Amino acid sequence: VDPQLWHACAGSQVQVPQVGSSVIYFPQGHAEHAASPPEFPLGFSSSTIACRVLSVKFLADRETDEVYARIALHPENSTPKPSSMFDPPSPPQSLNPTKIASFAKTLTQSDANNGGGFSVPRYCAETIFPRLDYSEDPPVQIVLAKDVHGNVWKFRHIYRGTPRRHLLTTGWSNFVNQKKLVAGDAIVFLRSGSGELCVGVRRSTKGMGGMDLATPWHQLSSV
Amino acid sequence: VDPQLWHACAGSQVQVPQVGSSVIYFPQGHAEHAASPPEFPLGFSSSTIACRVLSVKFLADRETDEVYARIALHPENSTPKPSSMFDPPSPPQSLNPTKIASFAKTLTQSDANNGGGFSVPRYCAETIFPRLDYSEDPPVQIVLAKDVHGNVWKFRHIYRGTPRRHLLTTGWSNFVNQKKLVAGDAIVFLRSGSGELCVGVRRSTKGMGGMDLATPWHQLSSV
DNA sequence: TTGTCGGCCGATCGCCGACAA
DNA sequence: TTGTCGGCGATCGGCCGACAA
Repeated sequence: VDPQLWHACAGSQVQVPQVGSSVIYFPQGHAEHAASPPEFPLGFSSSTIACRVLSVKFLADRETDEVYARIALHPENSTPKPSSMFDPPSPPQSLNPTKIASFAKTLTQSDANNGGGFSVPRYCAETIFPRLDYSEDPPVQIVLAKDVHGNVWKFRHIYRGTPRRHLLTTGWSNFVNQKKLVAGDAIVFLRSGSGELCVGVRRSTKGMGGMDLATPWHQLSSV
Repeated sequence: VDPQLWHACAGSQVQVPQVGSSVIYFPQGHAEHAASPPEFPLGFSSSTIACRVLSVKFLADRETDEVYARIALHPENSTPKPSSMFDPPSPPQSLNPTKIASFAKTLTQSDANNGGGFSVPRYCAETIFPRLDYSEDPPVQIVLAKDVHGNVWKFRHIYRGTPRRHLLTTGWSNFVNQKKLVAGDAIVFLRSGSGELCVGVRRSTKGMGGMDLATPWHQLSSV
């Protein structure tokens, strides 16, 4: 997976350590997520393990497009630091000195509703999408966007309505269905260095803390 | 899976040995089908192994509904018979002294075509399905049928047209889509001892030996 | 600026009898 | 008896501007 698109999908909160840097590995957190908790040999039972990053792979789930990283670690024989000591994360990778244009939008009901299109925020259309020919009436174009797997998706991009707004129509509902997107999920558009348009997905955390997206807040009775 | 429905889906060609009976196990055939060929310990390298049947489980694939059996064997310490000697299969299970009414039909193009219904052979409608009230005009009823997983499917059964014929309409195309049936696959209806209607699926062998089901034979040019 | 709605039009679904194999 | 076809009515998908938040 292209690291730029990967980071755009993961969000700015997510930082990945550089290869060769030192990190502290928390086996407890790993074990809690593993299906079959690993048994650590004696000497590994300390709550933290100082490690060096051997390799980092940027990956995406084949089914859900969710991005994740596989990080190979090797323990260092230095004495483990006390766990109460805070270890600042390695400085984020500044591989991309050129700022990459990207834009994320959380899908509204209307975006996710079947039979609807996608309302493109003006900023996204003007800075990420290929430039429209505004001399047409209405201005229309076909935009192609690559997802994390390299698959290309085709959308009809039109600028219409009163007042004028940018919309994705034909091709959008197919994308929503194939990716199984629902209101609350986010979509990421990104223009790579080579000028190529990419599209990613960031799924909402399950249940959104019980938030009911089907009912507008102003229709909720105060309890 | 209900053994009656299992046998109806498997077809009359398929016989399963009884628990406790003696069979000859052909490791070669097993190994050829296994993803990772098992390595037999020394002493098991003979081409046939006399075994006793410990248990038989009637199962169905969760995805395709295809039926199969898991048979547990234990080798007997009698000397293996020479492989050239033919071993007649154990007599088929006669657990069901009461003859079970069942009917299988290979799906035609019209049956499998989207937007179509299912043409029910008269014999099937009259002996397997619940009796229609022929005083209605046209006679209609809702029939419920359980598949191998115990899921219930709902069909509208109507007797109409000139000349009159039995059809499944509403509910049929949903069934075809969910089960991913195509022309050439077969469907099995069965009335269990308790009077319950069951439905099973028998998929056509892949490609049907290259038979082109899309072209009627009378449209084929002789070569 | 953009989220939601109702209108509307075309495509598809699916039920039907006619007809013939 | 039953497989295939064309028809046609109902439903649905999906594009649109109006309107308001």
